[in-house]
Formats: sequence, structure tokens, C-alpha cells
Amino acid sequence: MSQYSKDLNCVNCPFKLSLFQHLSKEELTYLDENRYEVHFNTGETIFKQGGALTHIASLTRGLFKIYLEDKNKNNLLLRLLKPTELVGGPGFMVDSRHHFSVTALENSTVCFVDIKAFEEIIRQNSDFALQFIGYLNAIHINIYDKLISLTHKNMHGRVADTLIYLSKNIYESSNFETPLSRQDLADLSSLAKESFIRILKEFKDSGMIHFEGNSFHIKNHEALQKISQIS
Amino acid sequence: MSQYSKDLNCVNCPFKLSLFQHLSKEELTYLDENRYEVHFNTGETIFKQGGALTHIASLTRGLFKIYLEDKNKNNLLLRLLKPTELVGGPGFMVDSRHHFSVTALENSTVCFVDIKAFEEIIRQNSDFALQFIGYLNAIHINIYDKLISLTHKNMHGRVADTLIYLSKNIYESSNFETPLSRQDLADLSSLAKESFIRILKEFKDSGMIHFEGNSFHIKNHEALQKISQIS
DNA sequence: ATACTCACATGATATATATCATGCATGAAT
DNA sequence: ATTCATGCATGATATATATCATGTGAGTAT
Repeated sequence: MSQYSKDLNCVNCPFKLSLFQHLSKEELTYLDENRYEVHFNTGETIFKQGGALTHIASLTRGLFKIYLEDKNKNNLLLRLLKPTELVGGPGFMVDSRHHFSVTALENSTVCFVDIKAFEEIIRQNSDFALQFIGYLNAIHINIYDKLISLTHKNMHGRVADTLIYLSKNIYESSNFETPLSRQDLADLSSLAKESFIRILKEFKDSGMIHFEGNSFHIKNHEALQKISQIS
Repeated sequence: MSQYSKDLNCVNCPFKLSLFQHLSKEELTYLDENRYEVHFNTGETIFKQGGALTHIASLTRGLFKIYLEDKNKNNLLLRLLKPTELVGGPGFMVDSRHHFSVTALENSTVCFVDIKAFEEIIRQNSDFALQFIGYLNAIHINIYDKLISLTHKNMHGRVADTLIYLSKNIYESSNFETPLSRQDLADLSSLAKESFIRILKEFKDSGMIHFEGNSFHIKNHEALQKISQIS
């Protein structure tokens, strides 16, 4: 399924993150010795909820979705992961299990770092430890926004939030083509697929956005923002 | 409003936490020199969302609610805080702001530790840093449960989850009296107050629980668990 | 004693959202 | 070429949930 390789051309792969800029040459070398690269095809899973947490991952190419699976096989899509982002897993220093699943939306390349090596670096470098705590807290803050969006906003506000998220945080453009299905987009908004599609059509009819298949164009960001606010 | 005191009888106050057991005598003394104790009356606020994060707090006596405030002044109650728990704030190492509010539900005593002193301890003691990361991650995992409960469960399941949370995590008893108002309980379940009251009555009529005012008795834990599961 | 809050409670109604059924494309398999 | 599966779309309907109006009782002030 996946190609394993220790690609030396990618020696800098996990180090592009600002998080890693506080490490010494020795520490980077140590991490380099305890990492390996894997290629994933669309639809393949890199972390499975409930599985053992043995590595953290840095995405070097492609796109992933991070999502929670509930007992009824309904997914709640937490966020997308794009290069060059880290995905650790909150089971670190807790129960060494994964608490969400991560799967590839495109053909992607991932750099895995052994969790024990990562722990060792945190132990050695207190600056890095503090930066990592900041990184965890930033994610934490984003979840609060998501909680408010999903529990206190109506359908229109949630769809607006999803479109804003994709445009601003992921694609950084008013035009984007996404491999996310309508079901994925609905899971990102905690809506039924049909409901999401309906609101999307409303937004299109009102002229705020345009889309054709999976190509989207945000025509009026302010209007979307306003809907996100009032809903 | 509040009585400030440096109570030497409470010299051990923030150190009861398992988190602090990895610290040396010198480190504990250092923290002790940078902490102070405050008494709060019911309804008073210790952290205000948006305010500056200058201290972390350890609750030594009483009960607090931690909640998010949205633009429409609706609250989402995240969790309760009881002795002896720590409340940091995810703004630490991010933007030095509070991202939730914390107010007293009873007359309470809080121990504040200067955030810079806390940071210094993390910097000095890597074991402590790792334990703290574990502490943050455990909270993170709980938020995932809350996300699933609030977005993927119906009213019955959410009320059941709230009752289970109070009985199991907070009061550790099938019988408890709580200072939480019906509105608080609804905010904890992301429901309208009236909806919460109705489900509560249903549960009472079916014999699963009993309550009178704010005194609750969980008569059938298994039934509640089942409702939490299937809903 | 009377008025006045305020939290809790409950019925009636409105609204938001999900579900069900169906159709329509597109691409893959036979 | 025909069938088949799959994702997108849309209308009709059912259900879940919020809102509105109102009532009741306990505590407090006048």
C-alpha cells in the first residue's frame, strides 16, 4: 500500500516548522535518526482512533483530514492538515492511544518521528517544551471556536464558518478546489449532507459564492463573515 | 469584595496535585514565594474571557464553573472545577489572554501562582514539563467527548451525560446537591433551559432519577448510561 | 398582609434540522 | 451499448428543539 523510504533529500522535512527552530544541530540530528518517511495514497489512514500512539507525524506533501468517530460511525471532522504541519495526538503522556483518526485526502507524504525520541527532545530542551505547550494551547483555543460554532450557531453560520475556514486557513485564497466530498464538508459543519448542500445553494443563489462541483469561489467574504457573526 | 491573604497554614495548597509531586524542595519553595491566596464569594469571577493571563490558579476550597461566552451573551459551560484542581488557561505561551471565564458557584478559596514563576519551573524541570503536557492533553481528550456529546447526541443523551458528569466526576456520589441553576445545567448540555427541565422531568417520571429542587438522586445509573450511548 | 422578584415549571406553538424518497449525472465494469 | 455504483441535488415530510406565554411557589422588601 505505502512506500517506505528513508529519503535523504528530505532531511529538512520536519524542521520547517517554527516549532523546531529552537533545536540545536545535535538535537535535529537525533530526531533525523529517529524519523522515516511514508507515502500515502488518497483514502489511506495514518492514525486510527483507538490505535497505539507510537509516532508523531509531520505532513510534508498533500492534505489530510483529522476527525472523531462516534459509536454510530458518524464522523466529526475536526480540521484539515496541510504542509508543513505537525499532528501529535492528545494521547501523548496520557494513554499512548490515538483519540482521532487521520486519513489522506490526496496522495501525500508524511514524516514520522518516534514518540520516545520526541519525548527525549522535550526533556532535553526546555525552550522547545514551552514552544510545544504553546502549540498545544493554540490548537486548544481553536477547538473552543469550533465548539461555539457547532453548538451556538445555526446552519447558515456553520456553513459560513466552514467556507471561511477553507478559504482563509487552508487554501489561503478566494478560489479553491477541494478533494473534500459534500459529506466531509457536512461533517466539518456538523450537519446532514442534504442540509449542507441546501445552504450552499442558498449562498450561491444570493451571489455570495460560486461553485461548480468541487471548485469554489468566495465572491463576498464580508457577507459570509456577517452570517458567521449573527447566526 | 475579596480578601487577600498570604496564609502560611496553606503552605501546601497548590502542591497536593499529583502534577506537583515531581518538583524538588527548592522548586516548591520558589513557587510558594510566588503565590498568594484569595477568597471569593459566590458569583465572583476569577478569570474573565479576554482578560490578561497573569496567573494560573489552584482551587483549594469551593466550586467554580468554567465557561465560554459567545457574542450573544449565551454561555457554554465547559466543566466544573473542584478542589484540588488547576486551571491554567490555553492562552499560556500563546497570547497571554484568557479564553474562558471562571466564576465561583460557592464561597471558595483560590491559590494564584504567577505565570512567569510557573513558566520558570517548566523551564527548569523537564519531568514537570512533560507531566504538564500530559495534563493539558487529558483536558484535550475530554473536550473531544464533549464535542461528540453536544453535536452528535440528542437532548436525552446530553442531559444523561450532564447528570453522569455531575454524579461521577464532580460529586462522586449518586446523591448530590448542586449550586448549579437550571440555566447552568442547560448551558452544560447546550440546551434551552426549558428543554433541559422537560427531559429532567421525563427522567424523573420514568424512575431513573429523583430530584427536589437542587438535590439530585441517581436511581438507575445503567439506564442513564444506556441513554447516553444510544442517543 | 401585600406587593414584588426570581427560579422553576409546563403547555402551546414556531422553527430549525434531519430523514426519506427520488432523480440525475458521471464514470467504471461487464 | 448496457448495467451498475456513486456523489450530488432537490422536494416532501417528519422530528427535534427553541421560543413564547403563562403559572406557581419561595423568599424579600415595603
